[in-house]
Amino acid sequence: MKKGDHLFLVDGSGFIFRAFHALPPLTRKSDGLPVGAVSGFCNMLWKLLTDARDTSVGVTPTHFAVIFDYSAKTFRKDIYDAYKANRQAPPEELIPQFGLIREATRAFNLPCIETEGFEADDIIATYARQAEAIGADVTVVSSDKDLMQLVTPMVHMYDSMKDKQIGIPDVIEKWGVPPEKMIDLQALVGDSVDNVPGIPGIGPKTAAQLLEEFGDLDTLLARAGEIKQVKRRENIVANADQARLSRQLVSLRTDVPLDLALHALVLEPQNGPKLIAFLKAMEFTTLTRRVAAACDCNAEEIEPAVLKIEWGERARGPDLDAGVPAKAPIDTGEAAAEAPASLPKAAIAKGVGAATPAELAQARIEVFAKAKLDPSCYVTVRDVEVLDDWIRAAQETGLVGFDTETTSLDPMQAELVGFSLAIADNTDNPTGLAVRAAYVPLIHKTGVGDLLGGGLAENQIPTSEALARLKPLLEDPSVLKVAQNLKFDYLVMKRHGITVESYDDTMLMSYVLEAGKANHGMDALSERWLNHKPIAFKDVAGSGKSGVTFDYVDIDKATAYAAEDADVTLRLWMVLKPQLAAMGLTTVYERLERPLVEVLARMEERGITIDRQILSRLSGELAQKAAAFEDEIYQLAGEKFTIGSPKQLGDILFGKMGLPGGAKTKTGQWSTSASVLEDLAATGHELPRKIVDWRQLTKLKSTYTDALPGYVHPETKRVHTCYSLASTTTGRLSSSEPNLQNIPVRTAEGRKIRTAFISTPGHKLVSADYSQIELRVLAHVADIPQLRQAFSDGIDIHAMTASEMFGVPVEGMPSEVRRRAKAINFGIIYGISAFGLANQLGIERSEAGDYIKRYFERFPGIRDYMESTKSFARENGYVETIFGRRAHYPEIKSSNPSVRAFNERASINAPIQGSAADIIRRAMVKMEHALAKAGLSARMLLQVHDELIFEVEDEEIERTLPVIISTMEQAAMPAIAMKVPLKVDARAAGNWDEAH
DNA sequence: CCCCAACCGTA
DNA sequence: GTACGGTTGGGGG
Repeated sequence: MKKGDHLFLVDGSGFIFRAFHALPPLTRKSDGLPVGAVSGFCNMLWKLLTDARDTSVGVTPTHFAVIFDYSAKTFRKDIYDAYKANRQAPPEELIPQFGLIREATRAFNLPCIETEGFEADDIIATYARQAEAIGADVTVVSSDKDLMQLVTPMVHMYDSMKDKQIGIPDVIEKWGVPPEKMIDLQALVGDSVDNVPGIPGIGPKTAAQLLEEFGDLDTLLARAGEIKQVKRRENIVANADQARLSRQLVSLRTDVPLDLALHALVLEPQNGPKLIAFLKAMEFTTLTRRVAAACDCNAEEIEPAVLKIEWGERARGPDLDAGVPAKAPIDTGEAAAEAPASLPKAAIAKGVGAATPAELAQARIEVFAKAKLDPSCYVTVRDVEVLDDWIRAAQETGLVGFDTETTSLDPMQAELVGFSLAIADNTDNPTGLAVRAAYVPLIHKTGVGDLLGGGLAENQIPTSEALARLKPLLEDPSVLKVAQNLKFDYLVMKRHGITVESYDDTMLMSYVLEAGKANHGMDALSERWLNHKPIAFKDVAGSGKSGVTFDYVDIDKATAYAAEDADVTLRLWMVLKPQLAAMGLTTVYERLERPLVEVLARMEERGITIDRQILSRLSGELAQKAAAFEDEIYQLAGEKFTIGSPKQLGDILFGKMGLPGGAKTKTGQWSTSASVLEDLAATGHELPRKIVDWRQLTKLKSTYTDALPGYVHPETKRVHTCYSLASTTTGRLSSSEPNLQNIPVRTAEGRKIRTAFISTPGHKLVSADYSQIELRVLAHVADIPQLRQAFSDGIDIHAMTASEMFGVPVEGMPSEVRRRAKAINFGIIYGISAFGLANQLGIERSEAGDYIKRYFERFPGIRDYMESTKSFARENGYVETIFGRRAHYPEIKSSNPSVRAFNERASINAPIQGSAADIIRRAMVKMEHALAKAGLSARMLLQVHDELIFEVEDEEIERTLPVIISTMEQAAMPAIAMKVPLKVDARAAGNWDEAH
């Protein structure tokens, strides 16, 4: 083990206890063996591992062990005979399960650890301290208070049931004392379960208060006479020895002799067949299926393991006997799962046998690049009977390509014109591959361009009837719907009362596989993977002035176009899906992409209310102010001109008036950017300042106050933005029509626009934003001790940076010093260059270079991170977020130095920006469930990169804020245990400006 | 009618 | 220095 590794220590006994009590008491397998606890244990372990392991980045976890209690006889019994004396023997049906659970642990390919004479907690403590000393991070999977004394900046606990990480602040919040005082607190309070005496009459609150006052237990006992409360004083004086004994009992030993050294706990890859063999023997069908899917194993080909433990055979649990774990080897069934030596390509493409995922993916690529599309398999469906045939076929296959045709690209406005279905009859046979597709026209019109036209074309199924047939198919969880950019179709169908369930989205699959490398539009994907150029929309519906909406397209032409789209989508799915598995990107797709489809669809559907009166008043004010500036500008320029034309403005400023030009644009024009004009203004010229101010006013007016009201939906009266899931390289979302991710906030004038975003009556808007999330991610990925410490302590991070760099104390620091450090911190995230930093700070490039040098001297880990990221990008052509999302930079090796440098900066930025994006994506996916579970009705409306905006009923606000905050702060767990805490601030108000 | 450059709003 | 989307002006078809 080395610095930066991450050790997971699972409190196995705690897991058993929870699994046993969380599940129906008497779950038995067919021969009567009780296995409820084993089942719960396996499910919990599987969840923990799949959440944590598949991230492929190696941040979390590198080492893993499950720790068990060995027996009731421990050193504590020698110290205090009554220790755990009132503990009852475990329930009878739990007894045979102890051994099975150890078997389960080994089937999961994990070390299973217990040591005679010690409790699991002592072993955990010993490993944790050893790992910490090396500089590795530790996550103790348990919520037991007895383990909280172990928490440090390097050691966290994780409550897997509540999906919550426990760090120093959480311990303080729960117990009122920091982790290092937990021992003293427990010594005072005692523990009735373990029969630790403590001091009578002292509970957690009193104990925390006393420790706060006296510092520690010894001081308290020595100065007990000073305590004012008589009864309390007497109790403490009388029971001082008992408290000291209790302290001995609750102190965890960190010197347990260990059979397995730390390095032996390294996390091995999952052995699918071995685990499946065990699970089949236990008859856990659901989990078997899940594991088989995740490991790409065919469970049917794996024989159940032969268990050597049967009901009654092992009559004593570890608390009663010597705790000898069952040694019986498990028949892993590995032989059965081995792939045949070689398979013909065709057979592999069929998915026959156990070809590797990579082979399957490659075979699919080759097959589909050659397979021709066959338009003769496309039909128009004009009656219900035929539609029913198609739906039945889809139900039988369990897989259907789906696409809607509408009158608009805006899903909130779009009218459903028709839909298409594609069915693959012979999916996996490359020679007999056959996809057929149907277009179901619903409201196509006749007589394009005809004054009398617009009547419904004949022989179309009425929309309501067709949708009544379609609904059960789309809502059937056992039929996978495959679409391209499903969010659109999902919303269109939702507006017709249909909620699509079980789906895949080929656009998102492509995005996960090739973000930064390719365009994820259907036409491009089709050309890339199918060697087929689909019919262009404009060849069917025209474009521009001669363009028509799809309902005016001739039904035959519409069928050719729409059926092809469904066909292409289904084929793309067959090509892309296996690639996800082959590249190890299934988890990214399934956790960070696919679930967001419906989350975002709901947010878009909800929309947000804007107050048009406020905006129109603002527009008036802005127009007046701008007009005043225009007069002054013409006066100063000596003529009228188009102020908004950079070309004309340049001629005035740098030609006519002869001002010194600054930067040039890439076309060779003098730049008139704000920074150039600011510089000119600083040298005493009046005009440039007025231009800057005029630009600000006209920008606010044209982009916001004038434009936003045009986006108010005629029926909902709200504004419905459209989020794009697949348009950034880093994993961020983007928002458009309107873009609600760039509503002004920096200037007072701009903020007025935010006051127009309001809540509905009886509600408030809640804005919750991550504080410094990108710097925290940087502290995590680059593992910088000072940054981690500062974030753990809640210190002002820019001031800390300044203090480290310039040796200035944080107290009374000049704001300019802090400003510079802040610019450097941002610069680091952006892949700093001396040029850029100099620009930002308005200093010489050499001085900026000195700052950077000094920064790297103070934080050498940052330089290491940047260098290793660059070389990773050069070697692989992509970089990864902490959750394994990839961002590709194909030009990173460009021979053009500026192109190369740009790609290097972008690849330094992408893991930081992208990890933060992944975190908030996770928060969004978890949020709806978290709110529902708490019985809250808050509705998530908007996302602005590090901020979520909700609409919350007035009476629920107090209860809602903690749920939102906790869900966001814990969003990385359990996949990644962040080395720095995430912090979220949230406020409620009647409008967005005040809530932010 | 379409596209690009310049500029500027956000994180 | 990163990542976006929208508006305007202006050139070319």
